[in-house]
Amino acid sequence: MSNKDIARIFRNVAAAYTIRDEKKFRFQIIAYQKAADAIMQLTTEAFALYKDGKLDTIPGVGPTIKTHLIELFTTGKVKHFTDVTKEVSEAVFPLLEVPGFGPKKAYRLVTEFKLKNSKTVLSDLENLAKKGKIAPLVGFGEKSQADILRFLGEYKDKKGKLTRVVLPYAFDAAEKILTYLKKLPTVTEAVALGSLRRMKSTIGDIDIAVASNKPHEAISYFTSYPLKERIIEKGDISASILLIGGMQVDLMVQPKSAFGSLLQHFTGSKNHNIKLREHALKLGMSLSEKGIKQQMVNGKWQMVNYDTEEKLYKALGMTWIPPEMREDTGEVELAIKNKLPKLVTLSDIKGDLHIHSNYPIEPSHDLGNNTMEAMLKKAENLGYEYLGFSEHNPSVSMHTKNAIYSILARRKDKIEQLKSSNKNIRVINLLETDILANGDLPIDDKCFEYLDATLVSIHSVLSTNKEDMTKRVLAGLSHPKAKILSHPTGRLLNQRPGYELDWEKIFDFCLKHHKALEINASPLRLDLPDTLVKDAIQKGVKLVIDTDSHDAQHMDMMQYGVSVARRGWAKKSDILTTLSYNEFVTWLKS
DNA sequence: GCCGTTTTCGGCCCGACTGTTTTCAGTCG
Repeated sequence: MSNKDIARIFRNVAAAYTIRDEKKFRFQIIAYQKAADAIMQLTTEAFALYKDGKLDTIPGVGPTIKTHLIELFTTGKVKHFTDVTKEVSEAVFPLLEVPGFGPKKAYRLVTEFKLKNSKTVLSDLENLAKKGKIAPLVGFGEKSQADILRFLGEYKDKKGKLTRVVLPYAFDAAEKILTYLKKLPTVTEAVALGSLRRMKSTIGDIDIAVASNKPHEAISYFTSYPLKERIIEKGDISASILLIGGMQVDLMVQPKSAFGSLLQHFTGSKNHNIKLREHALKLGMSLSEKGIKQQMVNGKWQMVNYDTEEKLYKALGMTWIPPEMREDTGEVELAIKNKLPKLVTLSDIKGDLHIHSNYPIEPSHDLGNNTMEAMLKKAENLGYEYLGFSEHNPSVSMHTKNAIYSILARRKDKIEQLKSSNKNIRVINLLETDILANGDLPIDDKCFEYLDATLVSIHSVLSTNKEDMTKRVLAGLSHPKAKILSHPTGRLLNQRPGYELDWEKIFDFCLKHHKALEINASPLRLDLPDTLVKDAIQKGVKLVIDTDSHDAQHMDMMQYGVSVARRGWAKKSDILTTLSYNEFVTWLKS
């Protein structure tokens, strides 16, 4: 029973409550949805928390849901959930995944046509719509029948928010639209917000805020965007389009005087906004994207506008919160107390330790594209104080031991020469060494004499179970020269989830033996994930941020790694590559 | 059903848009 399975069960329970009596069960519905969100955000399996007796550490899980979870883990089902959902055909639930369908519409159609089969319900409904059977129903019509056909079609094609893209792709799409929007003279500001501004690892849609005193003009112009496939909706102050390629773009307009409110609202997250609005209520105010409604001395309500976010947060009695923190994981409470951490920034970074040059090391994996000199030049341009070369270790199957010694010796000479010829930047002699399936490193102790230290990482036999993988990683990290665990979860965004590790054990080991975890800044990895960054630094584990560059251009990706650190609330002091060269090298030898 | 810098009881975000409606329900974020 995975966290995803549990979250789905909770969402289905919420939907069943909605169908039965939305008003009566209003707060149960919210409770189950919140619990589902929280479980999806966990960095450990809920089942592991159950075994450790720590279920009540999950936010949104109180005594009742905890009891249900225990029943779920011990018996595989929950009587209460069966009771709640028993009058709802199981054919309802797959429809809830389709945008445009909520519990009411799904239930109405499934009941009307007596659909029973959850495996065929999507195609069953599609056929009914094609035959014109939906339009005659009370409350439906030709238009909604056509909408249903389109919803189902786009769901099959995974268009809109169903496909999440990595950050650079979303930034590129957003930049094009922003450039287009700024050509309209009455648009005084156009900014990309939402999960893009919060720098989430993947992006489901692009949210854009526009400042203009002529909202109709901005909306018409936006909905005429040449790269759109179709207009999803178009109203007085907001609109959505679907781009060719499948991404959805939402746009909202406010006058410049209320732009701060709009920035805040559209940046989200949803749960952060709810927390702010609940806080506003306690202060006798009502917060929305238009401003704050406040009760005046004469008893009348008045809308107060905010042109900047800083003023808005101040009006709510708190300090401005960096977008990366706005996930309702405690940031609002800290902002009220003026105790937000000072997050690490890109300009704090003094070096990059995971660089693959094209030096002919005859590696087990891929080489980089550029010379060591070119990579150093780039590092200098970025203003770094030091750069660590960490090509993959020489392939063991293709070389004798002596051949490997001589490759590493030659490489050391090369790096020594670079060290003496480069006055503006310090060079560190590293390697990215595989951790083999049995936990051994593929190269022997003599090899490490040619290195300052090494990164270690997993590249093979990824389907190992959590316990064995943890042992394997710890075995690899235990070599005195192994200082950094690179791309620790092995995930590839949108491709594979990564292997499971016992993070408590990994964190403890890192603390005790002076090892660091890498935040790999490659936008396809972003690994360590933000949620684990937060856990790690809470434990006091040190991190480094590396780009894993195979090309000089990749070194610009550092910003994505920094954003992951910021999403994990990392301060400058949590990141070792903010240290000066001398301080860092001292740690490397610790 | 959860939760606490007014509370262990009494709260629980707010507004936009669409389609099918003559005033609103459903969905979305």
